[in-house]
Amino acid sequence: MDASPPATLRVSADTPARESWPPIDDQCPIGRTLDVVATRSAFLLLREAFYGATRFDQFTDRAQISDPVAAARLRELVNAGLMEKVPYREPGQRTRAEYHLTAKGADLLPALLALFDWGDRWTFAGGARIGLRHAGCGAPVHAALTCADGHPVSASEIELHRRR
Amino acid sequence: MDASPPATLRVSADTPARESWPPIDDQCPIGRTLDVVATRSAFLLLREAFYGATRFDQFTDRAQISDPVAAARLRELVNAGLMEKVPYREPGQRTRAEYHLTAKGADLLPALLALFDWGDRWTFAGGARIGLRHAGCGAPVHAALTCADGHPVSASEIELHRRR
DNA sequence: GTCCTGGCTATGAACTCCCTAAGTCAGAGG
DNA sequence: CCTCTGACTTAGGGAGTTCATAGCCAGGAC
Repeated sequence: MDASPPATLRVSADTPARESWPPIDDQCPIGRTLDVVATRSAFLLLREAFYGATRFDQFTDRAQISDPVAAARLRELVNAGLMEKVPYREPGQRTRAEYHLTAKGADLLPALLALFDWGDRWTFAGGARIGLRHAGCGAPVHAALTCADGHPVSASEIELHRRR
Repeated sequence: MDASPPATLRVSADTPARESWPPIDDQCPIGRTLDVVATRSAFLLLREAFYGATRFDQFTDRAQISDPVAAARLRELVNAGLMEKVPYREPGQRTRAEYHLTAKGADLLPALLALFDWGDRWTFAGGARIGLRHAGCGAPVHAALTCADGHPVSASEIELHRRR
Protein backbone atom coordinates (compact mmCIF):
# COMPACT_ATOMS: atom_id res chain seq x y z
CA MET A 1 0.00 0.00 0.00
CA ASP A 2 2.90 2.33 -0.68
CA ALA A 3 2.39 5.39 -2.79
CA SER A 4 5.60 5.24 -4.79
CA PRO A 5 6.13 5.45 -7.70
CA PRO A 6 3.61 8.24 -8.21
CA ALA A 7 0.60 7.25 -10.29
CA THR A 8 0.09 10.76 -11.58
CA LEU A 9 0.00 11.70 -15.21
CA ARG A 10 2.70 13.74 -16.86
CA VAL A 11 1.96 17.11 -18.32
CA SER A 12 3.49 17.91 -21.67
CA ALA A 13 5.72 20.93 -22.05
CA ASP A 14 3.27 22.73 -24.33
CA THR A 15 0.44 22.45 -21.82
CA PRO A 16 0.03 25.19 -19.22
CA ALA A 17 0.24 24.32 -15.54
CA ARG A 18 -2.87 22.83 -14.03
CA GLU A 19 -3.43 25.95 -11.93
CA SER A 20 -3.87 28.14 -14.97
CA TRP A 21 -6.46 26.02 -16.73
CA PRO A 22 -9.86 27.54 -17.28
CA PRO A 23 -12.65 26.33 -14.97
CA ILE A 24 -11.96 22.67 -15.25
CA ASP A 25 -15.42 21.19 -15.32
CA ASP A 26 -16.04 22.83 -18.64
CA GLN A 27 -12.86 21.45 -20.10
CA CYS A 28 -12.19 18.09 -18.51
CA PRO A 29 -14.03 15.21 -20.14
CA ILE A 30 -14.25 13.44 -16.79
CA GLY A 31 -16.27 16.29 -15.32
CA ARG A 32 -18.46 16.33 -18.41
CA THR A 33 -19.13 12.63 -18.07
CA LEU A 34 -19.99 13.05 -14.40
CA ASP A 35 -22.55 15.66 -15.43
CA VAL A 36 -24.40 12.87 -17.25
CA VAL A 37 -23.87 9.91 -14.91
CA ALA A 38 -22.96 10.76 -11.36
CA THR A 39 -25.47 8.84 -9.28
CA ARG A 40 -25.24 5.33 -8.03
CA SER A 41 -28.63 4.53 -9.56
CA ALA A 42 -27.54 5.64 -13.03
CA PHE A 43 -24.52 3.34 -12.89
CA LEU A 44 -26.66 0.48 -11.61
CA LEU A 45 -29.21 0.94 -14.38
CA LEU A 46 -26.48 0.97 -17.00
CA ARG A 47 -25.01 -2.14 -15.42
CA GLU A 48 -28.33 -3.93 -15.67
CA ALA A 49 -28.75 -2.79 -19.25
CA PHE A 50 -25.40 -4.41 -20.01
CA TYR A 51 -26.52 -7.49 -18.12
CA GLY A 52 -29.52 -7.66 -20.42
CA ALA A 53 -32.37 -5.83 -18.72
CA THR A 54 -34.78 -4.01 -21.02
CA ARG A 55 -38.06 -3.70 -19.15
CA PHE A 56 -38.99 -1.40 -16.31
CA ASP A 57 -39.63 -4.11 -13.74
CA GLN A 58 -36.38 -5.84 -14.63
CA PHE A 59 -34.50 -2.65 -13.89
CA THR A 60 -36.19 -2.05 -10.56
CA ASP A 61 -35.88 -5.69 -9.47
CA ARG A 62 -32.30 -6.25 -10.53
CA ALA A 63 -30.77 -2.91 -9.62
CA GLN A 64 -32.70 -2.97 -6.34
CA ILE A 65 -33.94 0.57 -6.72
CA SER A 66 -37.43 1.90 -6.21
CA ASP A 67 -39.93 2.67 -8.95
CA PRO A 68 -39.69 6.47 -8.71
CA VAL A 69 -35.91 6.46 -8.87
CA ALA A 70 -35.88 4.06 -11.79
CA ALA A 71 -38.45 6.13 -13.66
CA ALA A 72 -36.59 9.38 -13.05
CA ARG A 73 -33.18 7.96 -13.93
CA LEU A 74 -34.38 6.14 -17.04
CA ARG A 75 -36.00 9.34 -18.25
CA GLU A 76 -32.72 11.19 -17.69
CA LEU A 77 -30.75 8.52 -19.50
CA VAL A 78 -33.18 8.66 -22.42
CA ASN A 79 -33.04 12.45 -22.51
CA ALA A 80 -29.25 12.33 -22.42
CA GLY A 81 -29.28 9.93 -25.36
CA LEU A 82 -27.78 6.95 -23.56
CA MET A 83 -30.93 4.85 -23.83
CA GLU A 84 -33.99 4.87 -26.02
CA LYS A 85 -37.54 3.80 -25.43
CA VAL A 86 -38.70 1.21 -27.92
CA PRO A 87 -42.29 0.03 -28.05
CA TYR A 88 -42.87 -3.71 -28.16
CA ARG A 89 -45.86 -5.97 -28.11
CA GLU A 90 -46.11 -9.44 -26.75
CA PRO A 91 -48.96 -11.57 -28.08
CA GLY A 92 -52.07 -11.02 -26.01
CA GLN A 93 -50.49 -8.08 -24.26
CA ARG A 94 -50.78 -4.43 -24.93
CA THR A 95 -47.94 -2.31 -26.30
CA ARG A 96 -45.24 -1.58 -23.75
CA ALA A 97 -41.89 0.13 -23.78
CA GLU A 98 -38.44 -1.35 -23.57
CA TYR A 99 -35.29 0.54 -22.80
CA HIS A 100 -32.32 -0.14 -25.03
CA LEU A 101 -28.82 1.20 -24.87
CA THR A 102 -27.93 3.53 -27.71
CA ALA A 103 -24.43 3.62 -29.18
CA LYS A 104 -23.73 6.51 -26.81
CA GLY A 105 -24.81 4.48 -23.81
CA ALA A 106 -23.12 1.31 -24.95
CA ASP A 107 -19.89 3.27 -25.27
CA LEU A 108 -19.76 3.48 -21.49
CA LEU A 109 -19.09 -0.23 -21.31
CA PRO A 110 -15.31 0.20 -20.90
CA ALA A 111 -15.93 2.44 -17.89
CA LEU A 112 -18.36 -0.03 -16.32
CA LEU A 113 -15.95 -2.83 -17.01
CA ALA A 114 -13.09 -0.91 -15.41
CA LEU A 115 -15.23 -0.45 -12.30
CA PHE A 116 -16.01 -4.18 -12.44
CA ASP A 117 -12.30 -4.99 -12.59
CA TRP A 118 -11.49 -2.73 -9.67
CA GLY A 119 -14.25 -4.14 -7.49
CA ASP A 120 -13.16 -7.63 -8.38
CA ARG A 121 -9.54 -6.94 -7.47
CA TRP A 122 -10.01 -4.86 -4.34
CA THR A 123 -13.32 -5.63 -2.67
CA PHE A 124 -13.37 -9.43 -2.68
CA ALA A 125 -10.98 -11.78 -0.98
CA GLY A 126 -9.94 -14.04 -3.81
CA GLY A 127 -12.08 -12.42 -6.48
CA ALA A 128 -15.81 -12.18 -7.10
CA ARG A 129 -17.93 -15.19 -7.88
CA ILE A 130 -18.82 -13.81 -11.27
CA GLY A 131 -16.36 -12.91 -13.97
CA LEU A 132 -16.18 -11.64 -17.52
CA ARG A 133 -14.44 -13.61 -20.22
CA HIS A 134 -13.92 -13.46 -23.95
CA ALA A 135 -16.60 -15.66 -25.50
CA GLY A 136 -14.13 -16.60 -28.22
CA CYS A 137 -11.14 -17.79 -26.24
CA GLY A 138 -12.38 -17.92 -22.65
CA ALA A 139 -9.69 -15.61 -21.30
CA PRO A 140 -10.78 -12.95 -18.78
CA VAL A 141 -11.63 -9.54 -20.17
CA HIS A 142 -10.27 -6.31 -18.73
CA ALA A 143 -10.34 -2.62 -19.49
CA ALA A 144 -6.68 -2.00 -20.18
CA LEU A 145 -4.80 1.15 -21.03
CA THR A 146 -3.50 0.99 -24.55
CA CYS A 147 -2.29 3.56 -27.02
CA ALA A 148 -3.55 3.80 -30.55
CA ASP A 149 -0.32 2.21 -31.77
CA GLY A 150 -1.07 -0.86 -29.70
CA HIS A 151 1.51 -0.50 -26.93
CA PRO A 152 0.51 -1.39 -23.40
CA VAL A 153 0.64 1.77 -21.30
CA SER A 154 1.29 2.29 -17.60
CA ALA A 155 0.04 5.28 -15.64
CA SER A 156 3.43 7.01 -15.56
CA GLU A 157 3.68 6.85 -19.35
CA ILE A 158 0.53 8.86 -19.92
CA GLU A 159 0.95 12.49 -20.83
CA LEU A 160 -1.73 15.12 -20.58
CA HIS A 161 -1.52 17.66 -23.38
CA ARG A 162 -3.39 20.51 -24.95
CA ARG A 163 -4.89 19.81 -28.35
CA ARG A 164 -4.98 22.10 -31.37
CA MET B 1 -28.21 6.46 -32.42
CA ASP B 2 -29.69 3.07 -33.18
CA ALA B 3 -29.77 0.41 -30.52
CA SER B 4 -28.91 -2.59 -32.71
CA PRO B 5 -26.88 -4.72 -32.43
CA PRO B 6 -27.50 -5.14 -28.72
CA ALA B 7 -24.60 -4.07 -26.54
CA THR B 8 -25.49 -6.49 -23.81
CA LEU B 9 -23.21 -9.14 -22.46
CA ARG B 10 -23.77 -12.82 -22.99
CA VAL B 11 -24.41 -15.11 -20.11
CA SER B 12 -22.64 -18.44 -20.16
CA ALA B 13 -24.62 -21.66 -20.04
CA ASP B 14 -23.30 -22.59 -16.61
CA THR B 15 -24.42 -19.30 -15.06
CA PRO B 16 -27.94 -19.10 -13.65
CA ALA B 17 -30.37 -16.56 -15.06
CA ARG B 18 -29.94 -13.02 -13.83
CA GLU B 19 -33.21 -13.19 -11.94
CA SER B 20 -31.99 -15.98 -9.68
CA TRP B 21 -28.75 -14.33 -8.61
CA PRO B 22 -28.37 -13.56 -4.95
CA PRO B 23 -28.79 -9.93 -3.92
CA ILE B 24 -26.64 -8.45 -6.57
CA ASP B 25 -24.91 -5.63 -4.75
CA ASP B 26 -23.13 -8.15 -2.62
CA GLN B 27 -21.94 -10.09 -5.63
CA CYS B 28 -21.40 -7.65 -8.45
CA PRO B 29 -18.02 -5.93 -8.40
CA ILE B 30 -19.56 -2.81 -9.94
CA GLY B 31 -21.87 -2.39 -6.96
CA ARG B 32 -18.97 -2.98 -4.63
CA THR B 33 -16.93 -0.32 -6.35
CA LEU B 34 -19.82 2.12 -6.15
CA ASP B 35 -19.93 1.52 -2.40
CA VAL B 36 -16.46 3.05 -2.24
CA VAL B 37 -16.72 5.84 -4.82
CA ALA B 38 -20.20 6.94 -5.73
CA THR B 39 -20.11 10.71 -5.31
CA ARG B 40 -19.11 13.27 -7.83
CA SER B 41 -16.65 14.78 -5.37
CA ALA B 42 -14.84 11.48 -4.89
CA PHE B 43 -14.35 11.12 -8.62
CA LEU B 44 -13.20 14.70 -8.92
CA LEU B 45 -10.67 14.29 -6.11
CA LEU B 46 -9.29 11.14 -7.71
CA ARG B 47 -9.12 12.96 -11.01
CA GLU B 48 -7.08 15.74 -9.45
CA ALA B 49 -4.84 13.21 -7.74
CA PHE B 50 -4.11 11.74 -11.16
CA TYR B 51 -3.55 15.23 -12.49
CA GLY B 52 -0.91 15.69 -9.82
CA ALA B 53 -2.59 17.36 -6.85
CA THR B 54 -1.26 16.35 -3.45
CA ARG B 55 -2.10 19.19 -1.07
CA PHE B 56 -5.40 20.13 0.48
CA ASP B 57 -5.69 23.53 -1.15
CA GLN B 58 -4.81 22.09 -4.55
CA PHE B 59 -7.69 19.66 -4.25
CA THR B 60 -10.21 22.29 -3.23
CA ASP B 61 -9.05 24.78 -5.86
CA ARG B 62 -8.78 22.39 -8.77
CA ALA B 63 -11.80 20.18 -8.14
CA GLN B 64 -13.86 23.28 -7.31
CA ILE B 65 -15.30 21.80 -4.16
CA SER B 66 -15.64 23.38 -0.75
CA ASP B 67 -13.29 22.78 2.17
CA PRO B 68 -15.70 20.68 4.24
CA VAL B 69 -16.51 18.39 1.34
CA ALA B 70 -12.86 17.98 0.42
CA ALA B 71 -11.95 17.19 4.03
CA ALA B 72 -14.76 14.65 4.41
CA ARG B 73 -14.12 12.96 1.09
CA LEU B 74 -10.34 12.84 1.54
CA ARG B 75 -10.83 11.26 4.92
CA GLU B 76 -13.12 8.65 3.40
CA LEU B 77 -10.67 7.94 0.62
CA VAL B 78 -7.87 7.53 3.16
CA ASN B 79 -10.03 5.25 5.33
CA ALA B 80 -10.95 3.19 2.28
CA GLY B 81 -7.27 2.78 1.46
CA LEU B 82 -7.30 4.67 -1.83
CA MET B 83 -5.12 7.51 -0.59
CA GLU B 84 -2.68 7.96 2.22
CA LYS B 85 -1.64 10.97 4.22
CA VAL B 86 2.08 11.60 4.07
CA PRO B 87 3.76 14.29 6.18
CA TYR B 88 6.11 16.62 4.39
CA ARG B 89 8.12 19.63 5.33
CA GLU B 90 9.14 22.55 3.17
CA PRO B 91 12.11 24.61 4.37
CA GLY B 92 10.93 27.36 6.71
CA GLN B 93 7.47 25.81 6.93
CA ARG B 94 5.97 23.53 9.48
CA THR B 95 5.14 19.93 8.80
CA ARG B 96 2.07 19.46 6.63
CA ALA B 97 0.24 16.55 5.08
CA GLU B 98 0.11 15.48 1.50
CA TYR B 99 -2.38 13.05 0.01
CA HIS B 100 -0.96 10.38 -2.26
CA LEU B 101 -2.72 7.68 -4.19
CA THR B 102 -2.05 4.19 -2.94
CA ALA B 103 -1.80 1.25 -5.32
CA LYS B 104 -5.47 0.63 -4.62
CA GLY B 105 -6.40 4.17 -5.57
CA ALA B 106 -4.08 4.28 -8.56
CA ASP B 107 -5.73 1.14 -9.85
CA LEU B 108 -8.84 3.18 -10.58
CA LEU B 109 -7.00 4.99 -13.36
CA PRO B 110 -8.46 2.80 -16.13
CA ALA B 111 -11.95 3.66 -14.91
CA LEU B 112 -11.17 7.39 -14.78
CA LEU B 113 -9.61 7.17 -18.19
CA ALA B 114 -12.63 5.37 -19.61
CA LEU B 115 -14.82 8.20 -18.29
CA PHE B 116 -12.37 10.65 -19.86
CA ASP B 117 -12.67 8.88 -23.21
CA TRP B 118 -16.43 8.88 -23.10
CA GLY B 119 -16.66 12.55 -22.20
CA ASP B 120 -14.22 13.36 -24.95
CA ARG B 121 -16.18 11.42 -27.56
CA TRP B 122 -19.72 12.38 -26.60
CA THR B 123 -19.78 15.72 -24.79
CA PHE B 124 -17.59 17.88 -26.99
CA ALA B 125 -18.12 18.80 -30.60
CA GLY B 126 -14.85 17.79 -32.18
CA GLY B 127 -13.19 16.56 -29.01
CA ALA B 128 -11.95 18.21 -25.84
CA ARG B 129 -9.10 20.65 -25.81
CA ILE B 130 -7.03 18.38 -23.63
CA GLY B 131 -6.06 14.83 -24.45
CA LEU B 132 -4.07 11.92 -23.16
CA ARG B 133 -1.24 10.40 -25.15
CA HIS B 134 1.44 7.82 -24.72
CA ALA B 135 4.58 9.67 -23.64
CA GLY B 136 6.65 7.16 -25.59
CA CYS B 137 5.07 7.26 -29.03
CA GLY B 138 2.65 10.19 -28.85
CA ALA B 139 -0.40 8.15 -29.82
CA PRO B 140 -3.63 8.77 -27.89
CA VAL B 141 -4.31 6.52 -24.92
CA HIS B 142 -7.62 4.79 -24.37
CA ALA B 143 -9.14 2.31 -21.96
CA ALA B 144 -9.84 -0.56 -24.32
CA LEU B 145 -11.46 -3.92 -23.76
CA THR B 146 -8.92 -6.69 -24.17
CA CYS B 147 -8.79 -10.27 -23.09
CA ALA B 148 -5.86 -11.79 -21.27
CA ASP B 149 -4.77 -13.47 -24.50
CA GLY B 150 -4.41 -10.12 -26.14
CA HIS B 151 -7.41 -10.15 -28.48
CA PRO B 152 -9.40 -6.98 -28.94
CA VAL B 153 -12.90 -7.57 -27.60
CA SER B 154 -16.25 -6.03 -28.51
CA ALA B 155 -19.21 -5.85 -26.15
CA SER B 156 -21.08 -8.70 -27.78
CA GLU B 157 -18.10 -11.02 -27.34
CA ILE B 158 -18.05 -10.66 -23.56
CA GLU B 159 -19.54 -13.48 -21.56
CA LEU B 160 -20.59 -13.27 -17.96
CA HIS B 161 -19.95 -16.46 -16.05
CA ARG B 162 -19.93 -17.89 -12.58
CA ARG B 163 -16.53 -18.65 -11.16
CA ARG B 164 -15.45 -21.66 -9.08
C1' DG C 1 5.27 35.67 24.17
C1' DT C 2 2.35 37.40 19.83
C1' DC C 3 1.38 37.27 15.00
C1' DC C 4 0.36 34.90 10.98
C1' DT C 5 -0.75 31.20 7.74
C1' DG C 6 -2.23 26.83 5.99
C1' DG C 7 -5.05 23.14 7.01
C1' DC C 8 -8.64 21.78 8.50
C1' DT C 9 -13.47 21.76 11.59
C1' DA C 10 -18.15 23.48 12.85
C1' DT C 11 -22.53 25.27 11.71
C1' DG C 12 -26.67 25.75 9.23
C1' DA C 13 -29.23 25.95 5.11
C1' DA C 14 -30.25 24.32 0.33
C1' DC C 15 -30.50 20.73 -2.61
C1' DT C 16 -30.37 15.98 -4.20
C1' DC C 17 -31.08 11.25 -3.68
C1' DC C 18 -33.60 7.63 -2.21
C1' DC C 19 -37.26 5.22 0.15
C1' DT C 20 -42.28 3.57 1.11
C1' DA C 21 -46.99 3.82 0.15
C1' DA C 22 -50.61 5.06 -2.52
C1' DG C 23 -52.66 6.63 -6.73
C1' DT C 24 -53.19 7.05 -11.92
C1' DC C 25 -53.67 5.44 -16.49
C1' DA C 26 -53.86 2.67 -20.77
C1' DG C 27 -55.54 -1.11 -22.76
C1' DA C 28 -56.39 -6.27 -23.21
C1' DG C 29 -59.72 -9.76 -21.40
C1' DG C 30 -64.11 -10.79 -20.26
C1' DC D 1 -68.77 -1.77 -19.45
C1' DC D 2 -65.87 -3.50 -15.70
C1' DT D 3 -61.77 -5.62 -14.06
C1' DC D 4 -57.08 -6.42 -13.86
C1' DT D 5 -52.16 -5.70 -14.62
C1' DG D 6 -47.94 -3.48 -15.76
C1' DA D 7 -45.88 0.86 -15.96
C1' DC D 8 -45.33 4.40 -14.18
C1' DT D 9 -46.52 9.15 -11.08
C1' DT D 10 -47.42 11.54 -6.85
C1' DA D 11 -46.84 12.57 -1.97
C1' DG D 12 -44.19 12.73 2.04
C1' DG D 13 -40.14 12.05 4.58
C1' DG D 14 -35.33 10.69 5.90
C1' DA D 15 -30.60 10.54 4.74
C1' DG D 16 -26.69 12.11 2.23
C1' DT D 17 -24.17 15.78 -0.35
C1' DT D 18 -23.21 20.25 -1.12
C1' DC D 19 -22.37 25.13 -0.16
C1' DA D 20 -20.93 29.56 2.29
C1' DT D 21 -19.21 31.42 6.27
C1' DA D 22 -16.77 31.37 10.30
C1' DG D 23 -13.82 29.50 13.77
C1' DC D 24 -9.94 26.67 15.57
C1' DC D 25 -5.24 25.16 15.97
C1' DA D 26 -0.26 24.03 15.33
C1' DG D 27 3.85 25.89 14.87
C1' DG D 28 7.41 28.75 12.42
C1' DA D 29 8.61 33.82 12.27
C1' DC D 30 9.58 37.45 15.02
